[in-house]
Amino acid sequence: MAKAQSNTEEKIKDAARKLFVEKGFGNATTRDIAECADTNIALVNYYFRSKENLFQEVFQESFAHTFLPVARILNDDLPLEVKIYKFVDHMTEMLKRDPMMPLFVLSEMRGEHSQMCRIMLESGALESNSFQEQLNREAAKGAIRAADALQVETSLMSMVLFPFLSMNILKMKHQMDDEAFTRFVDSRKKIIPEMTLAYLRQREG
Amino acid sequence: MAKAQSNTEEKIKDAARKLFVEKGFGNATTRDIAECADTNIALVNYYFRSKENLFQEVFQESFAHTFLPVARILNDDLPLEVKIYKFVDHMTEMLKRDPMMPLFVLSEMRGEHSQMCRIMLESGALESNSFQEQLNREAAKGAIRAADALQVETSLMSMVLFPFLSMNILKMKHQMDDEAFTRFVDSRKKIIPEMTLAYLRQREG
DNA sequence: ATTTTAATTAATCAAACGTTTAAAAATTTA
DNA sequence: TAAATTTTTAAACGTTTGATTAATTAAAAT
Repeated sequence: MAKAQSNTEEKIKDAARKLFVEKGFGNATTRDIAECADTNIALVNYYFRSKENLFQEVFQESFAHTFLPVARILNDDLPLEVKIYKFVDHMTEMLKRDPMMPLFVLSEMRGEHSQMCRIMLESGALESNSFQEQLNREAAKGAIRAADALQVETSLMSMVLFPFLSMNILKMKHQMDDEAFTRFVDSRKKIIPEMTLAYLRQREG
Repeated sequence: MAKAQSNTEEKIKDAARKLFVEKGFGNATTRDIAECADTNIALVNYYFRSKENLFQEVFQESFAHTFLPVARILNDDLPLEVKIYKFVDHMTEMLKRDPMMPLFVLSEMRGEHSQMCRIMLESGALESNSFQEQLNREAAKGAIRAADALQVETSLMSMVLFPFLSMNILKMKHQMDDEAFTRFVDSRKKIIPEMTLAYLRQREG
């Protein structure tokens, strides 16, 4: 970090990232962002042509650097059990650092922000289906039942992401502080793989 | 339904429900709602004192009538296996009728809309922990492992709700039309209970 | 029939929004 | 140092927002 490019552009990006994730695109105003970045609104449109443009630059970067690398673990070349534990662990740790990100992404997916969808698809376009192939191999060996990779992926994603999506409700309803919530999601690092593997290893009904 | 109270007030409520869920509170304007209800903006503030007020009335009603009754199934007096299948089935069917509702609820949970949190808590305040007691009884019998009800509830909720939360991404990434998405969530009616029960019936590691 | 109340309309309000301008200050280049 | 370029500032732009007004029509009550 010798570069120390702590210029206004980066400060605006940081403020935008924070406020977009916190309040959503529509509710975070240019004036909010400028004030949070300790500058004025004209500079926001000087460095980025528009609020829309700023949003896309910030999001594309953030998404590509945090979520995608973890999501790709399911296509890594690892033994099934190791892979599932690693996926849940890495995803959980990533989310602990950026807990509001999933809700932000899904929220902005509604309506006219289809360019955001485009970004997500382009990022993950060159995706292989090696996870399905792995499940097929294991099933052929008799190690697990036959299973649809998309269903397994969805279940894993669900169980890891959802507690963060519903964090506010969860903490409020069960009087959790930040520490208790962390304990809750940490203990899921064991439960989620166990649940997934128990299903896969079970004979089909 | 003999009442046929198809007055302006109800038309506004319907329009508001539709637009709030579709675009969120901040992006659905009073003019949108008025136009969609085939009236003018003054009547929106005539029947409801403000947009904020309209939002709360509509949401409280919608939430209490659709989500809560299904969520309470986990505290019904039913055998464990029957209960889990019933919960997943009813929740899925409810969501198929109102697929954007979960994302709407979670989105509005961010930031200053804390009154929404209050509504949710008041609605589910008188909740028993009979599900935990049931799990304890089953564990004492040796039928299942010891399990934290909150973790099981969270996993069930996760796996049912998340596909709807991420519906747009899911459909886009895997080129699903509405029919394919319905097939996808329908087949989860079997997978989710199987996964949950496989975990519960597994000896602890 | 007349009064009173409820419902509806068109027009307008101030505030906040994203964006732009034109001029000043700071920095880089020659 | 002088010229050219980049960065920053304060002020304003035209729209859109939620909300309100005052006048008009419809309905209910007496």
